Amino acid sequence: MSNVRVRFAPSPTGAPHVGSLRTALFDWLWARHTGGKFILRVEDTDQKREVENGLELIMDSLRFLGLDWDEGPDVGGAYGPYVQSQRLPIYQTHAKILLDHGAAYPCYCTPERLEQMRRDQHARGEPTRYDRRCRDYSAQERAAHERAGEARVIRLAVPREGKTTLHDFVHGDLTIANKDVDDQVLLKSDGFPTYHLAVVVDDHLMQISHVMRADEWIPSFPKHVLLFQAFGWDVPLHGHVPDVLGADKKKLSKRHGATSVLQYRDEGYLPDALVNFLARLGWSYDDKTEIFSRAELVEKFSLDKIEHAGAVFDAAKLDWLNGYYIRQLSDDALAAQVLPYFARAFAQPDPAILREAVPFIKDRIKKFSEAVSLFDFLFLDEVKYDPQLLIGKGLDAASARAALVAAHGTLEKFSAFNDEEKMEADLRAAADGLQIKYALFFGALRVAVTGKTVSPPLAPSMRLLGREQVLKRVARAINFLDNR
RNA sequence: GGCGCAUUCGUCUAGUGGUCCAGGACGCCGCCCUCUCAAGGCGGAGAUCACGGGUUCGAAGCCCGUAUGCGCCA
Repeated sequence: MSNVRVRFAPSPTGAPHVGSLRTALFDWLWARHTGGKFILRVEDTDQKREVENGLELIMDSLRFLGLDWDEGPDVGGAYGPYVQSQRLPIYQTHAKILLDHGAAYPCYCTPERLEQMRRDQHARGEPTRYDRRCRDYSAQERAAHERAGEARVIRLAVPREGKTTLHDFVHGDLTIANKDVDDQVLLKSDGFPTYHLAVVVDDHLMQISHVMRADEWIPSFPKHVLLFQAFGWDVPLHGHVPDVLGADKKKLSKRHGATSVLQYRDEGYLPDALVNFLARLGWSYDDKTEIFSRAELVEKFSLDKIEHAGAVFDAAKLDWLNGYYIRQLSDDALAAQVLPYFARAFAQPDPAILREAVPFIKDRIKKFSEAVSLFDFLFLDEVKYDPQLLIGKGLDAASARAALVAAHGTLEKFSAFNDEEKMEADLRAAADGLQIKYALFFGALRVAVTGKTVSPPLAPSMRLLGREQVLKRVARAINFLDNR
């Protein structure tokens, strides 16, 4: 039995993006690798940024990726509640403890004064931070403010001297001078904690053993370390994992296109592919392995192989990986995955035909949504195309017409289109007869039947489309050439 | 502006003082296969290991600077 307890603690501010889910994945992998617990906690103390269905979006994303949690808002657990807004009294009592120990102090400064203070500091070219005016009040002065009923916040009394060090399991020792740390607000005037108080209290109370979070939190670690120490608690192990970046090397954001995992789900990416890809962003196992099953990741994941530097999200590589995973799918599974996309695009796509078509799209798509355009001609009554496409490079209108006429004549002789091999052989013979290269012959036929210059192999495509439709379309193509 | 983190092919990365004039993968290019497109096979280009100094018989890996990028606080 392992004592490892890791948590994923997002704010419900929208569909979580791939960067934070990559961190969640590392958390989950570590928990599963060690036989520990993976905990979901909702950090909703900043109500302004909250989104209505935020929690649902988070849980949907985790479920889609297959990152199951052992404790959380929905499943409960021994350390609940797992929603910070339901833990307000806990933070308030803990703020009181800090007050009593002199590790924190009440501050009565008004927003207006703080604003003015910042402006002045800025004008003088000084770093902008709280000037600690309320920190050294005497008991009487404090009492006077209290009597006046002034709104107050609780601030952390950061030591004026010295420095704070955190041993980080990805970066090594991190150190920041205390003089560069602000007297951070811990409890707001409305009784809500800030992030800093809430994380520390919750991570301790929930007995979190490893804290993994994004690099961008490094500057605030001294506040957290100081808080753990002020409470007399052990500091959990910390690891700041590098950011996921856009192609411009900036932190991934909406500007970079699809960033939420749910978008990737909707476009037709497989959870295993996404998990494999995300795991390799900022983590590696050796010098050659790229493909990892979920079980292999759980088995092989280790903290010491986490990268130090940010990693660019390479959509092309994700596409390759997803294509690889699609190719591993059974035909039945692929058909089931792809059906919804066809159902959305066409009135009544025949699942039986789709099931037959699936082997021919497997090697050709990188995501499920792409399947539709490959086989749309099967579910369309008529295909639209520029008749000019019927005349391939190296053909003229007359020879293209001759090819189509020959193809029509050849195909007409088949009473049913179930013998692909014979159809293909006869068509080749027809091309030979005209002394037209196969590529050009089939090219003209392809456009006539599918409306495209690129399609799955023709013989099976025609078998699936059926005799009537094929002959109709070839005849129509001939007609186009006659009337151009 | 202050503070911090980072820096190996375009991208993800291997590498923990000699076996590295740096390996793999995606992408790119070429060839093969081929009715198109893919998939698959084979091959290729692509990194003076950010730069400059040290330390050492020897440095991508250690030390010191510098630069650049990014992040946090405003």
